[in-house]
Amino acid sequence: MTKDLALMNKSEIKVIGALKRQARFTSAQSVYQLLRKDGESTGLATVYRTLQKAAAKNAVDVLRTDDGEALYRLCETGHHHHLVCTSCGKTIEVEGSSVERWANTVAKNHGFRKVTHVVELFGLCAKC
Amino acid sequence: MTKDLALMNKSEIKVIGALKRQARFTSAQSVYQLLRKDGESTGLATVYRTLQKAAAKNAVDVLRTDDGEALYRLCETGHHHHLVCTSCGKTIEVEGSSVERWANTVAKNHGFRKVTHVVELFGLCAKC
DNA sequence: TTGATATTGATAATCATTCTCATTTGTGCT
DNA sequence: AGCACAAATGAGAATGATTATCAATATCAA
Ligand SMILES: [Mn+2]
Ligand SMILES: [Mn+2]
Ligand SMILES: [Zn+2]
Ligand SMILES: [Zn+2]
Repeated sequence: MTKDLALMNKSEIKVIGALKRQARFTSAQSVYQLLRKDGESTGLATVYRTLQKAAAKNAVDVLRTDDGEALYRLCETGHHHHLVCTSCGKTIEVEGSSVERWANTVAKNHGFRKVTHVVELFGLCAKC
Repeated sequence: MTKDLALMNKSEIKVIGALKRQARFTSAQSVYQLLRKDGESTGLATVYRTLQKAAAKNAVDVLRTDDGEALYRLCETGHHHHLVCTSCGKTIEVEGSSVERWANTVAKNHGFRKVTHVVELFGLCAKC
């Protein structure tokens, strides 16, 4: 679900392009290193700016490590959640329609509006 | 579900005690300030150590702000999730048995073991 | 009391993220 | 092309939460 290349500026093409090559959630710092290894001159600030803008418009997904570092991932489908291997980082995108319903019901029951939810699953994959 | 006072050392009594007085999720830095205002000499490192140890044993719940800061809260019941007002911080503890089942099923279907989940709801409470 | 051990607080160090700002690049217009 | 002006960029400094150090204290059993 990557935005059309024509709609991306050069930085977005480089940063999001690098992210696309990663199968797992990746930090801004890592993306920066990857670009540098590829000989790109992209600055760290630009990496942060680009990833955060993309995250704001839900073009990439974000999650936080236990110590608070932001990790980004370019995902295929629209709204979904993740099942992440805590050992190798393997990530599976999962549907959660039953969770969506539950979240909305709970929120409504308590009079909350404009509800969002954070739902992520972690564990050890079959190989690990 | 606070641990018996007799089982806590002095630092735990002070730090967890201060946290107990807060209705909403609170940062380590804030807890430190609160203690100082009360005239306590507790050090910042001790606040971090105590909160993290408590979180490790699930004695307190943790969540992360959008910019990665860790927030702690002393909760009443055992395993549960939260519905948090993004404006005033009001927090409601919610049950999620249907979510628990969903999480386990999804994990099993993909061959994952030792699965944990992060499930938090955010929105605007009735007053805000 | 004493010596081993665990805890503590002050302080320095880390490090991801944000901020600043001079420079470069893109864009519309002539 | 040449020009004015806005947006994007990168280098480096600044920020701020979290961690690491370490000397000073508190604990406690013998
Ligand atoms: Mn969902
Ligand atoms: Mn649960
Ligand atoms: Zn794995
Ligand atoms: Zn509210």
